[in-house]
Amino acid sequence: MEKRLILDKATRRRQLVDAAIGVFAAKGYRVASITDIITAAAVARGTFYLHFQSKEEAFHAVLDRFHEAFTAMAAREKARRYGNPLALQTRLRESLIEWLGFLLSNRDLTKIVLRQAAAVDPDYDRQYQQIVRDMQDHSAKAIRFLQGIKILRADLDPRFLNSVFHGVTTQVVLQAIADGTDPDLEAVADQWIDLLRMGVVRPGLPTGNRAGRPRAARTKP
Amino acid sequence: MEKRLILDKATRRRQLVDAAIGVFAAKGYRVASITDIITAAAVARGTFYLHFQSKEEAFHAVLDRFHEAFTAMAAREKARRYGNPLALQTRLRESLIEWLGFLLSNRDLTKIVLRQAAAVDPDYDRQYQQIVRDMQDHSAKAIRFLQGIKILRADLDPRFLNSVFHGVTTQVVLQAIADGTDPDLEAVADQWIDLLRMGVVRPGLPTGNRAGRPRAARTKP
Amino acid sequence: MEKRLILDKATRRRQLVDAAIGVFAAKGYRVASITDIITAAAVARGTFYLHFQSKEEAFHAVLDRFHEAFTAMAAREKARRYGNPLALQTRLRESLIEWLGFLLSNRDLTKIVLRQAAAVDPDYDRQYQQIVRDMQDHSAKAIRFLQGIKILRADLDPRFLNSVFHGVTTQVVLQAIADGTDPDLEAVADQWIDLLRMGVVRPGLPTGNRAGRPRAARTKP
Amino acid sequence: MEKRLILDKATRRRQLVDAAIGVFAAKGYRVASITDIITAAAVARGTFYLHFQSKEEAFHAVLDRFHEAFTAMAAREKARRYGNPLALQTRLRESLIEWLGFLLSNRDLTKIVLRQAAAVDPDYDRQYQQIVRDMQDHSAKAIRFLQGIKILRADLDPRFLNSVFHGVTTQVVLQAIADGTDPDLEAVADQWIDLLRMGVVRPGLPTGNRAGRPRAARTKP
DNA sequence: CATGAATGAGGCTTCATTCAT
DNA sequence: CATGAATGAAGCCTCATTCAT
Repeated sequence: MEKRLILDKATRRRQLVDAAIGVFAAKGYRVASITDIITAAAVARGTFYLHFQSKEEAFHAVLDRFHEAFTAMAAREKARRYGNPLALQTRLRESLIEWLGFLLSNRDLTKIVLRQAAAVDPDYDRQYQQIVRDMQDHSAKAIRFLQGIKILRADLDPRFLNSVFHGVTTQVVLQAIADGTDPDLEAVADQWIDLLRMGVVRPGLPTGNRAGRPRAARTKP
Repeated sequence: MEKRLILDKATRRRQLVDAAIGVFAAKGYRVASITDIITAAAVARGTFYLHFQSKEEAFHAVLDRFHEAFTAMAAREKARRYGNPLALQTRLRESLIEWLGFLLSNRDLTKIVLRQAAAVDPDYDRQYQQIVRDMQDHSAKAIRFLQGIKILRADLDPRFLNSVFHGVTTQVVLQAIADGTDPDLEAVADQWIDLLRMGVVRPGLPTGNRAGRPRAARTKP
Repeated sequence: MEKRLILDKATRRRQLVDAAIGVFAAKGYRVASITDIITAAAVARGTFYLHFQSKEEAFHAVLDRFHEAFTAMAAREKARRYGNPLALQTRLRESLIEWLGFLLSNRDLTKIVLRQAAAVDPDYDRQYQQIVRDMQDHSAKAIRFLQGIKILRADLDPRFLNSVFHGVTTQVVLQAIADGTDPDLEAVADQWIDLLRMGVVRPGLPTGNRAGRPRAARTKP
Repeated sequence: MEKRLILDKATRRRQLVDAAIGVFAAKGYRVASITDIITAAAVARGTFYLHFQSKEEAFHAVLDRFHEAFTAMAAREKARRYGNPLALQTRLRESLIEWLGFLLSNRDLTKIVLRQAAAVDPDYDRQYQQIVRDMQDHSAKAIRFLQGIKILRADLDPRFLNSVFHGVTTQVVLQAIADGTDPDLEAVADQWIDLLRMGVVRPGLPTGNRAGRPRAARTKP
């Protein structure tokens, strides 16, 4: 290896982050080695350390990449929300599609963010936790809003609803990524909205003993 | 050090697996070291290799532990299902509680199974994938059954429903584990069933443009 | 290399420290590599880290070795001083011989201690500085004592005298070590005492302008 | 960075050597990095290699700097010695002051020369050894001269006397450098000469058993 | 069975040196 | 001349695994 291609700092760094995204997604933070990354980037060992002080810093750069994209998407969505006075349902549908589409068009990043929880420092990676929190806030905010304007029933625990939104999104996306398939986002969004509007039980069924007056889910620490 | 306490093979092995569960849950497979495990088990280094051929085999023993408990629970549930002719809704409620309770009373194991996906061999851990598949089958079977007897609407993609079940369960449980809280399972189950029966949208709202006739979510690989 | 000789911890450690002394003396702390040490000790890489947490800790173990020997010698000397009421001059002579002999029979250690000043952490190696201070205190104490009992002239700056003692010792020893020679300690001691008693100038010489009433050497920081 | 200031070769080189002196004195040869030097010189990495073929060559340039200054001083002193027919004692006093003053007004260089012994190539740095030899010759020559004209007692081993001169100088200077103090050179010189003339023992003391007839210090290799 | 000293492959990082611009 | 991105050998350290006791 003796070709000495010189790039400006930003370009090289982007190239290295790209390589790192692929490697971290494929092997996970701990298994991925610097050797993997520089091989993927076709770059010498020292070059890596010209741009990152450590493997961990490279991981953070990857998370940054996700965070930027995520923020950009959130901003786009917000802009649309105010500019476009559509029916709420349509708006929600678009949000779902946007969100799923975002995660699915950044599969490697999504894999890293959704599955590398314990990866870096087992018990405290500020930036990582921040990202996860951001993602959960994203839906939490929507839920509060929808409950505020009486769209969502008020007798449901918002934390439970949040688990529903976050859990289903995560599951749908990870499933698609694991299978390597490319789901029809519109169909998924429709089914989801349908679920939210009407439940999944065939209407007209006789009810069991007691239900429909659920208490809010309490938590005893 | 001369605490040459001699136990029969099975007991020692159990002790080691117990220690490994704690360590793998706390640190993750890659970060956990043999030293961590033998320290937790208060056992000499060599003793570990008397019971497992490698670190990976110890991990598999941990997964086995989960699998056994899971199978036992599934069997118990099946037995109850046939012996106890309750209203369906009650049955479902009990299943949910049972399932959540199972995961939450084995927090360390659950953490390992739900978060160590890429941990061992990044791209092929037969046993691990088997467990995840088993868990998904568990709900998939229930879904097929409920659709078969016309309890669940037939116009919903079973795979989507499966993502809903699996995603929500996972999320609820991981959230509780992360927070270190102990949710009220009955309340959660009630809310969940309520969601399944009626959706989360406040009834009587005017509909947006079009919905309610969702096509099944197709997947183009 | 496949011979697996098992020794008890203390023995192996001693062997490693011995190897380290040779290597550090020959190459200096920075140039010496772990590979050098384990090669000299005929031991595997991991074995080194079974006994020292780092290269620096091994260096400290080497300094400890010097410090122990030094302390032992100082104690021996003190004991003899009180038990043996010899003429002062004889006592001083013995001390010089003892001290030089000590340094010269631990050549590698002496080389390390006298020449690795900036070696470890350029600006602050507590233990290292402690040893150097100890050595200087050793002569400082003797000087104060001798001035106290009016053996040494009181019009000389004790710090200057200390520089004389320490500087000459260091120089004599390092010279011998550098040359690889083995000086006649008794002769050196005799010359030294002679110098202290009578100076080095041929007696009966006419004096220059002014001298003999030196002020104490002042220091302005 | 576009500060492409162009200097003539000699100026740039001087600037680099200046920077190197500071860095080598502060950190020692091994710990000092090219980065340290070019940072201190505010120069690009490549520029360094425009003037030196390697780090070692830069070190040699530093030693050269010392050697030049040293030679110049020696020449000055020699000139004065012949031109100025002072009493011997006064001459010696001036020499001492000159020599100490030289070392103390080039503290960084002195530190490098007196403490970087094993620094470069552990077992053979021709130029380094040359400098040390030069410095010792400086005093050796004086001693031979003084013994030749019967100023110094002839029954003292010249090598021992040399160790005395060199050791005390070194010690006084290094002490001052380490403390960061600025000793009164005249006072030091006076004390020193006093020591040489009369010893340090209070006159009129009864002698111990035997002394005063020292044999020359022999060396058995 | 149990112990823990010993092993060495492999991972992360530094830094002197080169060379395209 | 000057610059600074690029290179890769080499150093420190970790840890899964082995084996003499």
